Formats: sequence, structure tokens, C-alpha cells
Amino acid sequence: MNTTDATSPLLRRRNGKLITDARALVASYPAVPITVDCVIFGFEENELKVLLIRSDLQYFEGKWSLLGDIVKETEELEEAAYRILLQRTGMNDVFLEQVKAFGSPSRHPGGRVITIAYCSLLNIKHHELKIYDNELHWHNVKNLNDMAFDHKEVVDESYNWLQKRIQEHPLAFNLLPEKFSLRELQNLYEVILGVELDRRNFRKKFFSMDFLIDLDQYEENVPHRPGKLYKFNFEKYEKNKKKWFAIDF
Amino acid sequence: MNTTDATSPLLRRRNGKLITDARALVASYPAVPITVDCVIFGFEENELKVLLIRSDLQYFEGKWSLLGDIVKETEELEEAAYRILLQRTGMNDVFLEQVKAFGSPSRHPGGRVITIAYCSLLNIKHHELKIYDNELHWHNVKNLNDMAFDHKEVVDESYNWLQKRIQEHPLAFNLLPEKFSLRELQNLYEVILGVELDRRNFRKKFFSMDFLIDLDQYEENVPHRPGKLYKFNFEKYEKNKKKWFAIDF
DNA sequence: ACACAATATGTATTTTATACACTAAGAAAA
DNA sequence: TTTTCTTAGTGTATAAAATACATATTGTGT
Repeated sequence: MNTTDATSPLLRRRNGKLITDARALVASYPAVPITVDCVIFGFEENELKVLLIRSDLQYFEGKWSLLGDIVKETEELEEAAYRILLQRTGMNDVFLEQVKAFGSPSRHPGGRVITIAYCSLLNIKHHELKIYDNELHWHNVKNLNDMAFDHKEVVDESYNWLQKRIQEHPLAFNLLPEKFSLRELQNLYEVILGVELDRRNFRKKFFSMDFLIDLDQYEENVPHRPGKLYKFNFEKYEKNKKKWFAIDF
Repeated sequence: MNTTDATSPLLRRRNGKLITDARALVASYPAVPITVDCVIFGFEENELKVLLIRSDLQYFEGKWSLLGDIVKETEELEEAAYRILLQRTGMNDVFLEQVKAFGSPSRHPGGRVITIAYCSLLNIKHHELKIYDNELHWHNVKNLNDMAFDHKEVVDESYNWLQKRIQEHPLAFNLLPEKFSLRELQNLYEVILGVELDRRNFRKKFFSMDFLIDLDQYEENVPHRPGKLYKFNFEKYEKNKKKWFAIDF
């Protein structure tokens, strides 16, 4: 019979002694290097892209790799992710979230290395690449073969995460210019989710959420009737965030 | 100007040499012990509970701790989680999912230890505790103070994860007896989500999903009109899983 | 002036969510 | 055996949200 009362006399007292030297305990554990990999998504020319570099391991010669680095000894995991992002792209004002830890013992040819994937979305036009070290470039997510390590899997899981996430949170706006047309917004959703959406219902949906600010400006240099430009009202969104509740499976 | 063509001659070639000795590279990295912590939720007497033990570190004397252990050198992270669950509860047929990595440098008094939380839901009645080593017990999630390490945060994040997860996946059935009444199911949702639900609409919702098998049996030994018993049709669910799509924030 | 291409818009229909109150069945007590 | 108590079980009206669908509009380019 079990009990739900932690102080019940029925519970056996532990018979071991308490460990007094926590440092010795931790020192006795096997240790593994920890890296952070950044999965940085961008949107451009109607394609979802991810920032990649060429792996500098001979073992993976020619293969593409995520932006990753070892976590420093006194550094928070998230801090490491922001650092890498800053070092590689010069940007520090972007959204960043942990996606998953990957720890297969054989994922690194040099021995076990556990990595924690962080995902970030940024607007390619706002983040012009100035350094091309290691062939840093935006790579179409549809065309990801020959990746180093388990980075294909990391990108795939991050992409799944993204698909779900943009339906629940207004992340998509991080991938667009500050001023955007509804068509651009719809394209983004269509490309990321891999679906076609009805234009009228899409507009209805977004206008009814009432988070778009009509800028009374229009697209320029388009070879057709220019669309209206909007920006996202983050302040209003933050105030009105709804708590989510809907059993649905 | 950036480019989206990875093979463009505009891209600077990397100027460093390729690293040939991956083992030396990995050996040069700082290394950190990795643990897995299992957040094992159970439901009993209309309360959501989590399996805890008494910490065996003197530093945390008297505080409650999750079931955790170091990840072995050649072990998958998930494998470690299943091993711990098996060792501690004797069970190996439960659902288990990674929730998050926790890696604050100061979360362990003995030095940096990174932990990866795995979440599991099980039916307390099916998993009678036979060992009370370290005062293993089911602890009400509402009453979690004095936890060792950052385990309060780990449980909180796992609980948030669970709340979201049970609305999208039929996890709740793992917490119930095989045969359950609709009232038991509704109680579970009400307790985990912390809301009150309308009985008629709740029934309507679940019957319309059509994943409940009517067993034509009734509750026994209840001091009131007995309710019908159902079981969940996992096979049908697996076949009819819907792909989720609904922009909603 | 004309063709072209994409913008902008409304309505009818279906589906889903919500709010709400009474009868039925069995157990327990009188 | 009657009464009381407690929970099970059910239906309908209303509101909100999702879906399907076609035409006029605006600016560009020839």
C-alpha cells in the first residue's frame, strides 16, 4: 500500500548517510562537453531559410553545419545561445527559445558531445550578412542534405517546433520587415506550414484578431496594384494575450 | 549584399584548415556532468501528484528531489530516463518525453551539472510503490516547497508542458484506470488545467471525438448512481490523428 | 486604351462552442 | 417502504468561428 502523506510513519527512513561533500560527488561523475546550436530561421524571396556554415571538421568535409559553440564553464545555456548569435550575426535583439537537447553518444565523431538547440527567427533584410567566414549563408530549408553531425535532425525538429509555434504565437512577424503587406504575411504562413490558405479568410482572421496597425502606406515598386502596409501591434498583443484552452486531438 | 546560393563565387572560401583530429578537439572542451530527472505525474484521489524522494545531499537536507541520475557514458538521454524510471518504479511501459534542459551553472552545490527533464504520466493504481527508499512517495503538486536543486522550476515547467500537452494529445488516459467513468476523466482535466468545465459540453466534446469505447459496465461501490465505464480507443486514435492547423493567438 | 496582375471585399453555410435545467438511478437513512 | 441524497445522464437554443466562393478595383506596363 502506498501513501500520499510524506511524513507518514509508514515510510521507511532512508538508511544511507547524507552526502556531505557535494563537490566530490560531482567530480566523480562522468562529464561530457556541452554545445549550443542555433537554428536561425529567416524568410526571403518566399522561401524559409536557415543560417548554415561549412563544417570545419575534416570528417564532415563539405557538409553544412549549424552555428554552434561550446558552452562556457560559467555561462547559462541561453546566454551561450545569445552569444553565438551575436558573434555570428551581430544581432542581439531577437527572439530565442530552447527547442531540445540532443545527446546521442555517437552524434559527434570526436566523442560524446551533447548539444542543446536554440531556435531564433530573424528578418534577413534587417540582418545583412557581413561576414562569410566558413561560407555562412542562408540555406533553403527544403534543400538540406549532407549536413554534419545530426544537424539534419536538429533542423527538422526545430522546423516542427516552428510550425506549431507560429500558430500559437505571433512569431512570424520577426521574419518580416517592420512594414509588411497582408500578402507577405500570408506567404510566410503558407510557406512555413506548407499549406494554401484562402486569402479572404486569412484577412478576416487577422483583422478580427485586431493586432495589425494600418499604416496607410502602400507597397512600392511592385508591378501590380500595391497592397496596404501594416505593422504588428506587439503592445496590444502583450496586454490581450489569451490563456489557451481547447481540448483538441 | 548577401546571397542565397551556397556555391556562389561571391562567398569567401574559409581560410582556416580543416580539423583532422576530432577527438583532440572534443577532449579540449570543458566537460560537464549530465543528469536526467524524471518528472513522473500520477493522479489519485482527485489530486495531481508527482513522485519525489528525499534528497541525499546534506546541503539539501530535508528537501524533496526528483528521481534523477547521471547519464551513463554510452547511454542515450532517453534511455537513461527509461532506466531511472524502471529502477525506481519497476515500470517500463509508460509514455516518456523530453521537456527541457536545465543548465544554470549554480543549480548544483557540487559544481555545474546540467540536467535534462523527462516527463512521464502514470496510473498510480497500476504502479503500487513497493520501495520507499529515500522516502519515495507521491507528492501533491500544489504543495511543493523546499525542493532541492532547481527542481521546483523543473516541476513547474513540466506542469506547464503537461497542461498544454493534455489538450492536444490523449495523455490523460495514462493517468486513469483502464476503465474509467466520464466523471473521472472530467475531474482529471479540471484538476490538471485548474478550471471548471460544463459536464454536458465535456461529454459532448468527448463523444463527438468518438474515441471512447462504451464498455456497458458501471461503476461499483459508489454511494450514488453508478456511471458508465469507458476505455480509450488508442488504435482508432492513432489512425485518425488529425494534423493540427489553426492560427490562434 | 488596353491587357495584366494582384488587391480588396461580402455573404451564405456549416461547424463548433457555450450556456443552461430537469429527470433518472442507485445508496443510505428514516 | 418511503424519503432523501447524490451524482448520472440528457437536449436545445444561441453565439461564435470556420469555410467556401466571385467580382470589382487599382496601378503597371505595353
